[in-house]
Amino acid sequence: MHRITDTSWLEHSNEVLRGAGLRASAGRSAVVELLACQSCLLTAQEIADRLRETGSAGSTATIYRALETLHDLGLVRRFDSGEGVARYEPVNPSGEHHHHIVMENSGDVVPFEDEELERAIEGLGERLGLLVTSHDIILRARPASGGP
Amino acid sequence: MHRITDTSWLEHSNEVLRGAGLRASAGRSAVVELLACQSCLLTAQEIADRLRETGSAGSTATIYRALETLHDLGLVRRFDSGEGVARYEPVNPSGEHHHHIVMENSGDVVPFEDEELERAIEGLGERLGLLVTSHDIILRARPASGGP
DNA sequence: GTTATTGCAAACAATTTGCATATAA
DNA sequence: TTATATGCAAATTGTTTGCAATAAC
Repeated sequence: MHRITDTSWLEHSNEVLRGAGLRASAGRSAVVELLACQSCLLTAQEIADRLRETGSAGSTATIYRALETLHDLGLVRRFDSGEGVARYEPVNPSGEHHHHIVMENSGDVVPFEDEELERAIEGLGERLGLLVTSHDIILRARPASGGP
Repeated sequence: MHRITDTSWLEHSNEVLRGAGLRASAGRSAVVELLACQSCLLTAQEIADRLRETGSAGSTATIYRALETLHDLGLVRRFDSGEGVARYEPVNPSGEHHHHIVMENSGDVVPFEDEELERAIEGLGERLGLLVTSHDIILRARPASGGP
């Protein structure tokens, strides 16, 4: 099993940010560092809370601005699960990615990977004559009845 | 190629609504009738606009309430594409469904179906030991370079 | 008549923006 | 020094709600 995110994301992101002429400022760096240790979805609110815990808080405006910048640069994925809150997660520079299952009983969001699914999507792009640049898959599920 | 939605949705929905003890009131009926002729995604705002055109407008509150009811009854799918607006579409009672491709150049949303993808998801549920109750797939794509 | 439904306007929550100030380069 | 970043507070946007009036059954 591979790790979903690793330290390379942090370096990669810093490089991309610098390359875009942006500065290593306190507010944005705090967001970047937090995301680097986080493989799966976080809301802006959750990010604010965690940063407050470590005293590296920024204003909500700063957090939203940082996330927008990171998203524009392709460094984070934005994900709307349908409850009116956006969630963010780092984009692994290796291209490896995962998708999400929303557990209906608990509301938990758990990541998963599936080769067959990825292959199906690749084939689909060819069939439709389109260049598929990205994809999101959201499953809603519950523990199988009679399961463990 | 099969039609994605057909008149049976209208009848089915009316039946389900009646069965739930709800009335055939003007506002909700207008929303239901509009959705019945619409196979793919509409925002609440778009629904309001179209209803205004035909004079069958309701207040936005009524439209949202109707959509919420329909969603609770499993008659519509709600779909958050990540721009902060929810989109809705009828759920075909036959169980047949489609997914969406957001065209990056135009912003258009086009529906597609793919058997292999559906099979991959089915297999995935089994592999994970979960009962997958629903799934959404969103592709972002652009016309293939050198394409038709 | 009873109960669901509506409209209005106010309430909300998440996110965005203007602008003066602070800060990295 | 100079452009980028920040904080604050006000503004927006999409959606929800309370409540009195209205319409289905």
